[in-house]
Amino acid sequence: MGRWEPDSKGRLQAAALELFVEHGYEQTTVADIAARSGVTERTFFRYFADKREVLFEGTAVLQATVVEHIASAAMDLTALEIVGEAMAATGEIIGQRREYSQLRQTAIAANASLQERELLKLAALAAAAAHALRDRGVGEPTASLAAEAGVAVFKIGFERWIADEPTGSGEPVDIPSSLGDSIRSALLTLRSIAAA
Amino acid sequence: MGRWEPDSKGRLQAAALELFVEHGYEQTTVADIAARSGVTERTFFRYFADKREVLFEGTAVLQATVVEHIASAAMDLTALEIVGEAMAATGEIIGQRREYSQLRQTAIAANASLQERELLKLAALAAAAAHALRDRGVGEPTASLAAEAGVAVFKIGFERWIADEPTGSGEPVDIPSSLGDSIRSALLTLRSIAAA
DNA sequence: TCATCCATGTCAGAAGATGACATCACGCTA
DNA sequence: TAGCGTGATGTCATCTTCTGACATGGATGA
Repeated sequence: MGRWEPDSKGRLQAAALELFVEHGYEQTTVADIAARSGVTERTFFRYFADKREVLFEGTAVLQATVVEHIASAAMDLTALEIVGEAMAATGEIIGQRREYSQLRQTAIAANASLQERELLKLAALAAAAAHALRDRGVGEPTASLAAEAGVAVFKIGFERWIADEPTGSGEPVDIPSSLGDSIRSALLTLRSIAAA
Repeated sequence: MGRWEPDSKGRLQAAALELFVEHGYEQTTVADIAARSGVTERTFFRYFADKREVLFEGTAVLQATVVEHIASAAMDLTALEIVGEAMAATGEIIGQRREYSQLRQTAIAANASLQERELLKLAALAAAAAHALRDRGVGEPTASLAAEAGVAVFKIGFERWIADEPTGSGEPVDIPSSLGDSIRSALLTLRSIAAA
């Protein structure tokens, strides 16, 4: 057995989410998170640049997935179709962990500074998507606008998917639509709005 | 003469922008800003909830203007047309202070935590726009999507307007397009993207 | 003239964040 | 198997942001 318990980072992430949901983000100190994880405060800040970042580990993977989908999309699609489908396809992956997504989103929704961080990550996602489009030869401002629209569609699709089926007791009456489908539906709505 | 120099708040805002541009946001402490303004640190935090907020006083007015435009728009327009024109009209106002806008944007572009705050303000703007649309009878998700699209168009239009004419010396060769027109142009591009 | 108001100052302290240095199990190599 | 380097973690000190409690003293109006 090692000198310390393994996976400090994972324990910190789990403890943070629990505490944020239980007591709220501001009421939870980094010392609390560290204590529950059996490490010191200093160790927390070695793994995460700041207190918020502990909830945003996954966004790098998400962004990479979106970029890959854009890079490998069929050539006969429009910029918006490419980004929209990349978002939807990525949504299929995230959508597999509905419960976790919901807990995390609850914590974020309850605190403005977590929302700020989330918005920054989404802005980075939009920038990366725009870059990936440009690499395919899409010009500006088309690339940036399509990327922003894609992120908007992701946001709305995600919101509605989370709100869809409350975590309450009782049997699910309907199978909730997948996150990917929710995003695709938002894309269709956006296109009809713009077409009118 | 009063006991103190008048307009502490204004002095703090001016000093903060100067110092952020001169030395950067992180290198500037609240104590620095307060000292240059001839007040104490504590006074800074009486006027501004946190260090970032000193750059975001104007966004409340901006939001109110957008909401008014949406509320008073003609009845025969689509949701996207309404939001787009509200953004463009508001842009005409902001566009009057190009130099200030540029300095402020320079400071924000150089620091992630200022970008976070800006994104939060834009998200609030989107939420307010969506609310104003709903008050006109626009349903969901149309209202939210049109609002997000409107903010995207504002962002891109603003970016391109700022980048348009560098602040260099020499005579301006072309009259730079107005911010409002830049936003209208972004809206047209978005619609053509979505239509394809 | 006096009361009271209010912008600002003073002081103390919690929490977030960071640099410098210490510790010590583990595994490699001689 | 003795010794050595490595890397994850601990310890300590310090700075900055932000907040609460209370003090001060010109301005204002009864």
